[in-house]
Amino acid sequence: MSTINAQADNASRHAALNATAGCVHNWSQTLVPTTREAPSDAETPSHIFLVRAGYIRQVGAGIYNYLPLAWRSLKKISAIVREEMDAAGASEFLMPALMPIELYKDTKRDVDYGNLLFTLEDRHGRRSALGPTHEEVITDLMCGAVTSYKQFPLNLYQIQSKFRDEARPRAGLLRCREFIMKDAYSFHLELEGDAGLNHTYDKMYQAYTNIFTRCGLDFSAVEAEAGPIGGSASHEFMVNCANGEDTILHCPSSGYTANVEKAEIGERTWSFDVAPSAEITKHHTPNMPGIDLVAEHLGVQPAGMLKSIVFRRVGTEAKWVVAVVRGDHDVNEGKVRDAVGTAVELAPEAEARAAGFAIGYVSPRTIDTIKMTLVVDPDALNAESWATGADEKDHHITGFNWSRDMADAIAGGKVKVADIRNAEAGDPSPRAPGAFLETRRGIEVGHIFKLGTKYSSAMGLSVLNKEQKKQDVIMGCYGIGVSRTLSACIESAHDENGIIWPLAIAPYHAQIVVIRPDDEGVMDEANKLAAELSQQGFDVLIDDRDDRPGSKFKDADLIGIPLRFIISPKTIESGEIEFKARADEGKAELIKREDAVRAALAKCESIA
RNA sequence: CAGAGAGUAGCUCAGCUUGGUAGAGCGUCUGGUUUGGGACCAGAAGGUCGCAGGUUCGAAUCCUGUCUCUCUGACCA
Repeated sequence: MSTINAQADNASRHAALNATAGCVHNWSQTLVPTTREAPSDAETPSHIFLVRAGYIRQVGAGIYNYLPLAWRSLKKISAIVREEMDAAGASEFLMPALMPIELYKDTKRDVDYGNLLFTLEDRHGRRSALGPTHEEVITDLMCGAVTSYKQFPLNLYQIQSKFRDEARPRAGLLRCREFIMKDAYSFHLELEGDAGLNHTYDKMYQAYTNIFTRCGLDFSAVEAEAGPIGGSASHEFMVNCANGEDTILHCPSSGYTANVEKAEIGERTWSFDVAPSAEITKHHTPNMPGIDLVAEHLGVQPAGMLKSIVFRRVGTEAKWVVAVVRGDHDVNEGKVRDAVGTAVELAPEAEARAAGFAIGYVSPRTIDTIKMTLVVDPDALNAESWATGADEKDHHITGFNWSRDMADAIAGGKVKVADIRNAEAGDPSPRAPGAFLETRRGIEVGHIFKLGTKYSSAMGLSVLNKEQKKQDVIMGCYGIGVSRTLSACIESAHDENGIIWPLAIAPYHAQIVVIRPDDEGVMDEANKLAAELSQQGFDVLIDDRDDRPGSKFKDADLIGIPLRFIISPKTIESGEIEFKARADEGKAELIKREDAVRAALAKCESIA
């Protein structure tokens, strides 16, 4: 963990506190519109609490106001990101959010990104885009700004609002159309060595580990698919949380961790040579979309069926690919791509029908009538008898047997066996023989990629190297969803009463709940304590509202400030003060007034 | 994009079937009484019922169109 520039006399101060004096704010002078009820459409905890606790208000679908509390937390996350990025040798700068659409032409991302790209037209009829990421802008910038190999390596980053026209924004800040992101781009002429991509990639991996650790998050770094952004290697940083959107596979024995798109499956035994146990029988199965319905009708389990998915190779001649998996498994497009050696996409239904595929009723036997590549998952081979499509509308068959019914194709080497499905809990580990994969859920908050020369070659970013040869620049890119990190943190750290912030990214470190602020001396005492805490680097929120104690306690739980003091006429009378951590169960404890700051400092050590 | 649902007060919702000029709770404001886990009493403010057409003597309510938002799925650095 990197250190903050601490003053000499505060060398032991907790890293989550300010190095210099913290701020003191009064609740009555800021905007924290808490509500008793959440909007009815809020369903996930982070969405409910962000709204109820007065952090965000919705403006449109996937577009939110960040109110003062949220903005303070976002700034703290950003500050940690900046410190770690700077410490890792990256330089902050800022690109525009708005850019001419032409920038996306060379890389074809205006098409590849599709409707996800926000576009608009200005008064002159020019089309522009709101940046979803900035590979093109920075590559274009580098084309003109970097002239010599001696300027590499470079790593530049920005923190900025990003725009994606998500088909379905959801869950508050978790999936927005406008969101805050840190994106970094690195440039190299080689992979290895101190100046190479791999070195920077490793530094970013470490910086991300530092960032999410300092944010107080429970997270995993997982191997990931590069996706449409392209590139050769990538890792995702996922906040572990039970209701996360993404599935992670984990091998407890080897520590192998990958997301479901990437996760490999260990060795599985399989054979074509299984004696048939039944004749092929045709069944009429009309109006049964989905494996489950057909299986039920045929009286078999989904695991007793074969699922045949028709893909089309992207941009080549021999175009059809049929991927066969067991009925209860899901085909993994990336693995199919790797198995057949070219990019594939789900075949458009109309075209596949025109080519002779009985979509919805396709079986491996289609290979007898249509020229195609057949890829089969090992788990789709071993049974004596399978139920599958009849290659004819509204019909399925039972009794299919690979060795008997596909003998010619197998003998001709036309049946390729490969791991082409999503891994599941219980699958053999790819790294530790005898071990089995487990699943977890997570929310992606960071992603690092080795891009290679995808963008530089498409946009002509090249320089003369030492040997005076023109060379495409090798790139990496590194993203962090700043606003998503805020909500992911709440997803994993809350109780039924509200948010429980880690010290490092809480909007304030400490809150002083003032009971009877109108009573003589109580506010004075609160201000005095706030000043003392502030001197020690605490950011302090004083709840000075003239409200009943019950409401103030409820609101305090809701907004989730880590440390809480309670001052009332009673505590002043006895020379004491009440103190508790938000994460602690039960009531606050009474401590001596003069011990207040010391108690707060000590608590920082135990909770953060 | 497919399927489903919802737009009435700051928030949660009722009213719509069976048309007659709009309600409750919470919140807000005033006064009073209160003050340790979302108090109480009295009073007040606040809505051209998403928008546009249509039917009708009369539309929140019926019809048509349209916009917006949400959920499930597909999609997704």
